[in-house]
Amino acid sequence: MVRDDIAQLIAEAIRRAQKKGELPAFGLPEVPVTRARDEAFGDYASPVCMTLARVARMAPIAIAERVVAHMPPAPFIGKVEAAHPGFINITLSPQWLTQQVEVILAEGERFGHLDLGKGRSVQVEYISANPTGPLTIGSGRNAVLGDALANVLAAAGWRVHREYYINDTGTQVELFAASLYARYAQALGCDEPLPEGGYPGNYLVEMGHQLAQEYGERFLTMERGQALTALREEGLKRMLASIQADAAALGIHFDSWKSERSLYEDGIYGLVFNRLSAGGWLVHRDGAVWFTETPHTSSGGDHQATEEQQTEALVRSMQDKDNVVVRSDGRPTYFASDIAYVWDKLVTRGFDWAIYVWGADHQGHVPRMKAVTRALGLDPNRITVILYQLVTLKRGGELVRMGKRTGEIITLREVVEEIGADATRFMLLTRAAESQMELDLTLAVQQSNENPVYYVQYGHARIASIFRYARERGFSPEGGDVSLLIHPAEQALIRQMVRLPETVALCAESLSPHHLTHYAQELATAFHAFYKECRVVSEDAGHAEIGRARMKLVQAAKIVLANTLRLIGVSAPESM
RNA sequence: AGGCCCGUAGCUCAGAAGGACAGAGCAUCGGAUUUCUAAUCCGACAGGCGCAGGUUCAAAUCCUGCCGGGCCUACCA
Repeated sequence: MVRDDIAQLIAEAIRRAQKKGELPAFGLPEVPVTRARDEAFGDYASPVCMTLARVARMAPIAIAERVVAHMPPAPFIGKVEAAHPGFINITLSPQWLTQQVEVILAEGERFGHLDLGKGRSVQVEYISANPTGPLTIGSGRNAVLGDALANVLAAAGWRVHREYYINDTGTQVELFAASLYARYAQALGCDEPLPEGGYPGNYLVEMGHQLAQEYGERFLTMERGQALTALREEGLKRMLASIQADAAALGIHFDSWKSERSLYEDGIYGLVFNRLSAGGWLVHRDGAVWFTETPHTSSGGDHQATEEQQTEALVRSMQDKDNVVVRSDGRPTYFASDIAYVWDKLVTRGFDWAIYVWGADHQGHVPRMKAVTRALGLDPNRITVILYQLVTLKRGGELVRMGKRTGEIITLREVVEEIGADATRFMLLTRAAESQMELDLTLAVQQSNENPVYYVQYGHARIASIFRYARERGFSPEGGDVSLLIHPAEQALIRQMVRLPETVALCAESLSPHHLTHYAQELATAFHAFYKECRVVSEDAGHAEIGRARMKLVQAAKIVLANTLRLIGVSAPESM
């Protein structure tokens, strides 16, 4: 990537200047390179000389001048200048830029791909919403974030595995089954109340009706326990199918759907439990089994009664951090499953890295997961949790309190049907995960045609249209000479195109795919400006040569736009 | 009470891990096209980055305190 190359060149220049005695000897720091703030300063800038002023005991500008004088030549560098108060400004070579068009054409779909991951494997687990109801718009942010992140990591050279974790066991699932039973029975005219804490949502009423229609009284005639199990399985199956369809509507497809229950059936839970137990990480208290972050080794028996109050406070604070793994009634908690699951990810299946995408309401769970990973003898850095702030929903300015358990649900499907998959994805992805976002559905629907996604897609469609027009008239980019592309608008467009790789790197390294949406807009802006300024296809005499070159440019721009949109997970239409 | 996140133009948000005069979209106002899609382009208006200190040659970015908002602090998931 250009940016990294520049940093290396500057470092080399500093070493050369030192060797010549023009700069004093000092340890070389990491050289920061940023995009220049203003075009007038060139493309990239480095403030490194300002940091060096102290160790070099020289004015920053003087250092910069000497560094500039020793910059090794490189094909992509057009101009290097020292600027007050001590910046090194780098302008890309116009000719090198023009050649990038050929590079992009040659790389095609692979342009923007990197090898940061070096083929290591990463599992990205996202959505994983309880299959006790349809996906909500809240899950949508999770979905979009996780999916775009997976795309970005794949482009950055990781072997990516996408997974949905199905919570198909535990209290909530039993409640779901009981709720479904009630709705089913009600559909058949029985006076069966919804269980306490059950799911009041309308979707279960509908499912109850369907089941009543399809199966008649079959589940009523069964023994109740059996009926609950049967309905649970039937309900989960249907719920998952609906979730899968909702995800697919957003263009999301998982490599695998991992069942929580399977962690128990496959013995992973037992294995992990024994391991923790042997390590002294489990304590029994109040009839339950707790995971403790301060292990009780059998040798550590010297709990002498020191300052009593202090010890008591200490023990209490440590106990506060303990978490129940097995309830006093013998049923494991979801935390127990998660412990087995992390083992399954990192050991059984051997992913190098596991990324979880969680809503901010799960933040408290992160330290536990890190601690338990360490307790299992695994490097906690092999798991990363991405927390995103929950979406605050409004409808015409009114706050909507939402939840499957409250029954008030705005489904993802509703929103996708209303404003479309592309607009939904783009909208949910433009903001950084840690930023709270407020979504007024009324406004979102009203303004969906102002969604920036269309601006970007329009760029792609416009290029497609240029080619249709060109084809009709028998023009082709064949033999175009890209070195002619020196118009400011052409150069500006190429500059943006060339930035895709470093944008991918930025997104991958910071695990923040939202930068891509901003990049996409800047790229589209450069294209639209070019389109206005520069005619591509023309029958004018004397235009043929530049026309062919511009067709190549526009073809390359189309590739970059398409690649960017693919990473975001949005379609790149041929016409709009 | 404690913990995590956020507070940047009228609105919704970026701001590349401390750097050069603070950015975009929307909204408002004013311009542009006899030619490849006007879902376009150009321009204007508009904030000094919640407040107060501190660190630094340099702070929207780091530290402290305060204010405001969201979330969390279950033998729910």
